[in-house]
Amino acid sequence: MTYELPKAYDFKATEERIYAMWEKNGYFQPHNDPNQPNFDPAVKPFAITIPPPNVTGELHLGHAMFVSVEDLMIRYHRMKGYSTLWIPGTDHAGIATQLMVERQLAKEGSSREAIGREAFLERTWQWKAEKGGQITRQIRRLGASCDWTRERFTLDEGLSKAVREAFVTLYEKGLVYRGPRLINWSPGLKTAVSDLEVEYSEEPGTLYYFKYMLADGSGDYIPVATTRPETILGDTAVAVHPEDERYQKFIGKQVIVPMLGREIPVIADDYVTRDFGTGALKITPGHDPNDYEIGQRHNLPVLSMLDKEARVTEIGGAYAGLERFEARRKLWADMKTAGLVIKEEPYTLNVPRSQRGGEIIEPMISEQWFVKIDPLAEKALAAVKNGDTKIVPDYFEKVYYNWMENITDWCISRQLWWGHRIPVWYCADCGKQTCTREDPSACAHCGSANISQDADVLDTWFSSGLWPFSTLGWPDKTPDFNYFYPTSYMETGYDILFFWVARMMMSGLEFTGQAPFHTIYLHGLIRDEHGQKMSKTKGNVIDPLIVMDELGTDALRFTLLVGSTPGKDTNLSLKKVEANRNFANKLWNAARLVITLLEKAPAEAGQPDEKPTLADAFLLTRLNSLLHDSERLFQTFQYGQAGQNIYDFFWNDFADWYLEIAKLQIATGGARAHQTAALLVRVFDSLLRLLHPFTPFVTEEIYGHLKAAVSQHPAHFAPQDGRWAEALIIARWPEAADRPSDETSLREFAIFQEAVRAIRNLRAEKNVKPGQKLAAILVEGEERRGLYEAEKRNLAALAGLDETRLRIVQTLEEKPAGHIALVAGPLTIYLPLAEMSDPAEEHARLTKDLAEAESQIARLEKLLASDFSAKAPAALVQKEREKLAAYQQSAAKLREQLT
RNA sequence: GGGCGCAUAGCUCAGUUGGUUAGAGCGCCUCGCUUACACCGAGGAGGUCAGGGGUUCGAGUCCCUUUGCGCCCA
Repeated sequence: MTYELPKAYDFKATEERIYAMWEKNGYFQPHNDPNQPNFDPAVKPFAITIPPPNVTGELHLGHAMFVSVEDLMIRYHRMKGYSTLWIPGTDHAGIATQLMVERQLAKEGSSREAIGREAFLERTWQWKAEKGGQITRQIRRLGASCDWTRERFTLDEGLSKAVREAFVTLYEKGLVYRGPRLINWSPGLKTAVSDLEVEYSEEPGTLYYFKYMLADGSGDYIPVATTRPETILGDTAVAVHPEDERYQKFIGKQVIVPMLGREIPVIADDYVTRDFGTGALKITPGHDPNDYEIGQRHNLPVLSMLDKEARVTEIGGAYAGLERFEARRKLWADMKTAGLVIKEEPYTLNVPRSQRGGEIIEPMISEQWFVKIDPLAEKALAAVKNGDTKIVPDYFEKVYYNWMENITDWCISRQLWWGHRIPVWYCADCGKQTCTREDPSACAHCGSANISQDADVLDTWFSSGLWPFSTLGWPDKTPDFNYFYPTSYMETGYDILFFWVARMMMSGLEFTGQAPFHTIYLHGLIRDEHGQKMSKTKGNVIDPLIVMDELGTDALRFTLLVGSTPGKDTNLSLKKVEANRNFANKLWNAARLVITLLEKAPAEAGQPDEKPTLADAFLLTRLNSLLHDSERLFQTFQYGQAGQNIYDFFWNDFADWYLEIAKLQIATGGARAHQTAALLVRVFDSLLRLLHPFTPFVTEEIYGHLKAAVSQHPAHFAPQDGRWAEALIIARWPEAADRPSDETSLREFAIFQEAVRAIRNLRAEKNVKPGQKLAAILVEGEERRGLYEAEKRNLAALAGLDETRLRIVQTLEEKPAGHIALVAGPLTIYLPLAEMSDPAEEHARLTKDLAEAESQIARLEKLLASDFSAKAPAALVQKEREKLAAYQQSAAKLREQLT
C-alpha cells in the first residue's frame, strides 16, 4: 500500500485538528501532577505563568510574540522530560473593561452612576462572560500548549483572596498608607493613575512671558516664563536662584498674583535654572511635581486650582468653573489687557498624556493609597544583584537597577468600580480604619457598626503583580504552589519590565520570601518592516490573525522566533513570513519524499551490512553537531540562532545534498537501500523533534504520517532513541551522541561538493543544455587512490555527467585532447568541451583561478611565518597548514594546465 | 540632564567564551516545470562590518573616542 500525501502542506486542514488532538489527550498538563496520587516529587518541574493579556484584548503581534517564545520554551522543556506547566489567564484590566461597559451603557442612554455600583458590576461580569474568552481563543490558534484546566483570571475568587491577603499583610506591616499627595489625575476617567501610566510626548507649544508685579507698589516686576499660564491662579511663590544678581534684591519681598491680587513671597532656591526663560520660576505646588517639592522645602501652601474635571476651582476667583484650556485663554487675554504680558515664543513642551486614550494628565493633590516602596525595592534589587534571578539579555539588569534605585511610592488606588475593592473600612464614630482578611461588621477600634468601606479599587497591576504565585493557589500552600513555585522563567516584553516584572519581583519576595522566577527573559517589540512603530493612524498594523489565515501559524511563529534576538526590536515583513511558509512546505515535501523512498526500500536489513557511505557519514556528523549546537543555544536563550541552524541543516545538508544522494542509494536496492531508508527516518525524525518547538503544527502532522508510513513496514525503521512517541509534542528531545566529530568525512564530502559545484558552474558558463549528459575524466591524485570510485554515481547524477563515460583515474599521462580542465581542490576534472570554448578564454579562466590560489598561498605563508604559529592553538595552526597545502596542490595543478 | 542600546550586502537582519576567506531571507541577473517541492532547483553579481585610535599572533566581535540614530527615566 502506498502512502499518498497532498503535494502542498495544507495548514488550514491541519492546525485546528492537531490542536484539538493535543488538548484532548491532556498533553498540555504536567505529566507529573502534584495533585495526583502517583506524583513523584523527584521529577523536575518547569513552570511559566503567562503574562496575562487584558480580558478586553484582541490578539496583536505582541501576544503572538510572547506566545511563540513561551510555547517554544515550554515545548522544549516538555520534550526534555520536565514536568511542564504553563498557566494561562487574563487580567481584569480595570480601566479598559470599565470603559467598554460604560460605552455600552451610554449607547443605551444610561450610565454607571444611573444604575449603581452593584448593577454595574453585574453588568461587567456579564460582559466578561460573553466577550472575555476572545483573547484566549486567539492564543490557542497560535498553538499555545498551556494548561487550560488551570486558567485563571485576576478577579476570580482565588486571586481575589490573594489580593486581599497581600493588601492586609502590607497594611499590617505599615507598608501601605493613605494620604494627600500630588498624583497623576486623569480628568476624563476621573481616577488617579500611576507614574508609569503617564507618557510624555514632545509637542509644539508656547512659552509665555509675563510680569509678576511687586506688592510694594514700586512698579517693579519680576519677569517670569511659564508653559501653563492658567496655573498662575494656583501660584504660591516665585522662586529665583539665590546667586542670581538680577533678582537678589527681590528675595523675601511679596509679589502679586496677576488678576487675583493675592500676595505671595519671592523665595530663593537653587533648583532654579538661571538661563532658562527669565531665570525666575513661578511655583505651583498643587499642579507640578517639581514645584511640589520646592513647596515642601519652603513650607508653601498648596492650592488646588483645578477640580477633578480639570475645571478651575474657587481659588481661581473670577475664572472659577472654566475648563483648563479655556481658563488659559481668558486669563492670558485679561493679563494682556492689564499690561502684564511681556511676550510669547514658540517652545517644545513635554506633555504628560494618559497611556490609555492619550488625554492630558493633570498633576493634582489627592487623597490616595500608596505602597511604601523602598523596603520592597531593596529586596527586589538584591535578588537580581546576588544572582537569584537573572535577566536575559543581561544589559537589562542595569536598567532594572537604575529603576529600582530611583523608585518612588506607588499609588495603588483607583477611582473605579471594576477591580479589587480596597479592604479598608472607616468608622463614622471613632474615625479609625479597620483592615481585615474577612469583611468586618464592626469597627475594630470602637465596635461601632457604623462603618463603610473605602469606595476605591486597587490598580490592576497590584493583582497582576501577585500572578506567579496567586495562580498557583497562594496564600494557600497548595500542591501546585509547593511543587511549581518559584516558577522557572518569566518571559515578556521589555516594555513592561517596570510595570509588571519589577512588581512581581517585589511582591514575590515580600509575600513568599522567594523571587518568583529564576530567569527573566525579555523580548523586543515588533515593528513594521522599516522599523516604524505599528499604529492604526500610520496604517501599518499587521494583524496576526490574518497572517495566520494566509500563511499559517507555523510560518508566523518561525518568523518571530528566528527573526528576533532577546531584548531587541524586530522588524516584521510579510515577505519573511512568506519565506517561512515556503519552509514549512519544503519540509512537507521532504517528508513526502522520505516516505516514498521508504516504501521503495526493503524493510528487512538483509546481509551483509553495508558500510555507511560518505554521504551517510557526512549527514550523521552534521546532525550530531547540530544537536550539540542546538542544546548549547537553547541553554543560552539563543533560540533564533538555533532555529537558523536547524533551518540551514535541513535546507542545505539534508534536502539539497543528502536527499539527492539518498534517491540513488535507495535505487541500488538491497541492504544499501534499507540502511539508507533507516538513516533517512532516523535523521528526519530528529529534525522534526528539533523543529517542533518552532513549528509545532507541521512537524506534528508530518510525524504522524512518518510514523504511519513506517508502521506499514514491520517496525524496522526507528527513531534515534529507538521508540516512536504517541505524539511528537511528548517525544523526547534528541540528544547528541558523545563522539568526536568525523572530520575526515566532512573534508571528503566537501571535496565532493566542490567538484559538483565546479562542474555545474562550468556547464552554466558554457551554456551546456541542462539535459545533456557529459563525459568526463576525473583525476583524483595518488593520495586518494580509489576514493572517488564510490562517488562515481553520485557525482554523475548531481553534476549531469554520463556515468558510463565517466572515468576516474589516479593519474593521467597527458592532457586529453578536446577537453578543458577544471581544478577543484585536489581533483582535476576534464570535460570534453573544447569545441565550445575559446582557448584564450580558458587560459584566462585558469589564470584567474591560479592568481586566486597564489594570493591565498601568499596570505597563508605570511600568516604561518608570523607569531601566529607560536601563539595560536596548535589545532588552529594545523588547520591553516592544511589549507596552505591544499592551495599549493591546486596551484600546482593549475600551473600544469597552463603550460 | 541621568541611564541603556544601535550603526554589517539594494532592503530587513543573524553573527555570545576574539580564530584569520563575514552569512541568511527578500530583491536583482542567467538558465531550467530533471518523477519531493516553481511555496522549487542550478549558477551568478553584490559588503573598506559608520569614522579614528588602542589591546592582541589575530578584532565585525574587547577597550577608548568621534559622528549619526533609537529607547527608557527625569
